[in-house]
Amino acid sequence: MPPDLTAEILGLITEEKYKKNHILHKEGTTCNYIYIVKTGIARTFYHKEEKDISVHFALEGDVTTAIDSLISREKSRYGIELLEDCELKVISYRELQTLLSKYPQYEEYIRAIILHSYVQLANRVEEFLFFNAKERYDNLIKEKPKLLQRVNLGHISSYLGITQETLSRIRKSV
Amino acid sequence: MPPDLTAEILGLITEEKYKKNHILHKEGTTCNYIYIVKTGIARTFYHKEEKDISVHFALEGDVTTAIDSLISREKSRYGIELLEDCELKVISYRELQTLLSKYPQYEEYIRAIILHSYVQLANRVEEFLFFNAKERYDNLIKEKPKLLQRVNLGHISSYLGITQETLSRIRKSV
DNA sequence: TTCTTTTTTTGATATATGTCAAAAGAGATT
DNA sequence: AATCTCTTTTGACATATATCAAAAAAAGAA
Repeated sequence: MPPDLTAEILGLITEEKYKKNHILHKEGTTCNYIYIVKTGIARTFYHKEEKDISVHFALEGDVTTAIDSLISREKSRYGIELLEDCELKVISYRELQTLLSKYPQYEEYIRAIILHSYVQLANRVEEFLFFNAKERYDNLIKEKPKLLQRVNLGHISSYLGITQETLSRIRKSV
Repeated sequence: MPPDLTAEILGLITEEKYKKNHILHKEGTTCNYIYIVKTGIARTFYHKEEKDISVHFALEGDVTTAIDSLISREKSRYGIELLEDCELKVISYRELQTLLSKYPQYEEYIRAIILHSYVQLANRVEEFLFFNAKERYDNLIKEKPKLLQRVNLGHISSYLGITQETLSRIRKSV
């Protein structure tokens, strides 16, 4: 972030606490906030054909938001729920944008955020093209080693695109 | 696009013709152009582990560019080659941006383009989560019915994440 | 046309993953 | 401790897809 803006931006950030199972963002609504997880886990998901599909897990230090809505300013297909009690830092996207639009460097920071999401998604496609279930699992725990102890298998298997039974067998075989 | 800008934007567009096998954009270089295919086919691909992976096919009327580089302004992991002789409309991203940045509405149009790429990619992840090879194939030919007659199986199978043999069998079974 | 190269198809077999049903385990509640 | 609920594991079997090798077909070049 532009150093001269740091103080102003910090002023926009609030801290909030929520209990496990709290819905941070409701599916089908417009998202106006960016969240940074201080403690706990937030899970981004959506529904399709009765199934609940996990698309992202935000652990300590991770940023989360309904990215599609943040870009489009329209309703999101994603929901975000807390899997543990959480402490979050929250920033209003609207206020952030108002602040940043005063400054010419604004554009590149927003862009970097969007690019990051894009690259992440491209990597996810690549995972399906190149790796089998076991390898995708290994990649996931390498990236987020604590995930497995803290999130149930059903959530993780939907993220990996496999059944819970297969995930259970993979995990055992390690 | 903002209607009042149309004339100015049209002034930036040039028409170019290239032969089959021409490299429109070289892997690992920064991309400065957006292409619209008038006739022919352009294939976006990248290399991984010796393999050539197709990520996008642009047919008549489709837009193509090395999207990662366009967002980041850095070198792209993608290359774009022509699978047939092509007539293209070409616009310099730099010039477009200079023009658009004079106008306040600028932001939302650029954003819409980026969002579109993002949503496309999210759909592609979803394809792997929900659909088997046959279904992914059906979705592809529904979207681009002429693709199969014009692009060889190897390119299409790498896009679908299956082997060429499997694609051949799927196609036969229809 | 004929020859050569590239692409597509076919067959046999192996492996990965899904499905369904049931059992085992863990945590919460009484 | 006993019960209830939710999650995870296990087993048997079915299906999808990969792999390797070879044949057939199509496309391009001479």
